[in-house]
Amino acid sequence: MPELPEVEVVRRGLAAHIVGKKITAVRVNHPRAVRRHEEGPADLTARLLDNVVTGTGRRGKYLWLTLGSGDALVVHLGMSGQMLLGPVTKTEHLRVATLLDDGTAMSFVDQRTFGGWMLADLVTVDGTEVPVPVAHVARDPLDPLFDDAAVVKVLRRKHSEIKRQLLDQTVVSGIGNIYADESLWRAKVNGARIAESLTKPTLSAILGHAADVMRDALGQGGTSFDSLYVNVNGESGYFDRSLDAYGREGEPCKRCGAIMQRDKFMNRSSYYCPKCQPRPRR
DNA sequence: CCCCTCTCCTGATCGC
DNA sequence: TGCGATCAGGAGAGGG
Repeated sequence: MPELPEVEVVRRGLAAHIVGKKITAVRVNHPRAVRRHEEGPADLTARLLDNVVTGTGRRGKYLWLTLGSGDALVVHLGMSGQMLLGPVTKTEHLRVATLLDDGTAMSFVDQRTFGGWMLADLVTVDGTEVPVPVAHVARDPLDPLFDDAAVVKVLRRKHSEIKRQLLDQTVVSGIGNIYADESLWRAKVNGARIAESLTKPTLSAILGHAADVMRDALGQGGTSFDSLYVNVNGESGYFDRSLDAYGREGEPCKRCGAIMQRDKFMNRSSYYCPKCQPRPRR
């Protein structure tokens, strides 16, 4: 399940291999993969053709390629999206196929079809150029211009569970269910606590842990559980071997030994230590 | 405005 | 063996 570190791994792979290359062929196999491109598959195909990739960008879980035309090809991996370079052997979930002028195939493979491609204009927001569909997304904790104090200030006004806020991409981006649980475990805070009830140092610590855990994951090539996430070469990450909270229901807390629990909230699983991260009274 | 729930999708897995 | 139910969850639409 691609969150910031996994998306960044993909961006780096693309930056290393396709910048400067021209797109010489495009085929959309599944219209749902380009549903967010309002002008339709034919328009996307036509505008990608003969375009040169000039650079790459990322904010949170959004990734994009800048093109010679001035457009950005915005890619969201959703739950199971992959950007693959090279021959695709399993074509079952091949949604968009392109060819570059050096003969490399660049493919978008996505089993659950939550992800997709779209073309968009770039716009400058707060001094940083991002594609229009990304303009509403907050800076992520690995952004050099991430403003910890400003995000803490926002969180201090939220009458809402802290985990919900960590998952809200307009508050802080890049964090998904896995890294939210890891950050909260490191900070010893239960995700059901109300954000505004937490102190500034605690909120700042949670954000700091989010940055740390995502940097750690990035160093190991991202997290993967079921091979749905792979980098541009089709290799899985290794960070799942060092998760402290996510998926550890019934196992001992690595800090205190208490048995880790799983709760349902927001229709999602939350893994936490009942001793280190006690649930708030209702 | 703020907050929350629902919905989209496919495949693995589970219980009967 | 088969089949329906459940689960995984990012993010936007829409409701209260």
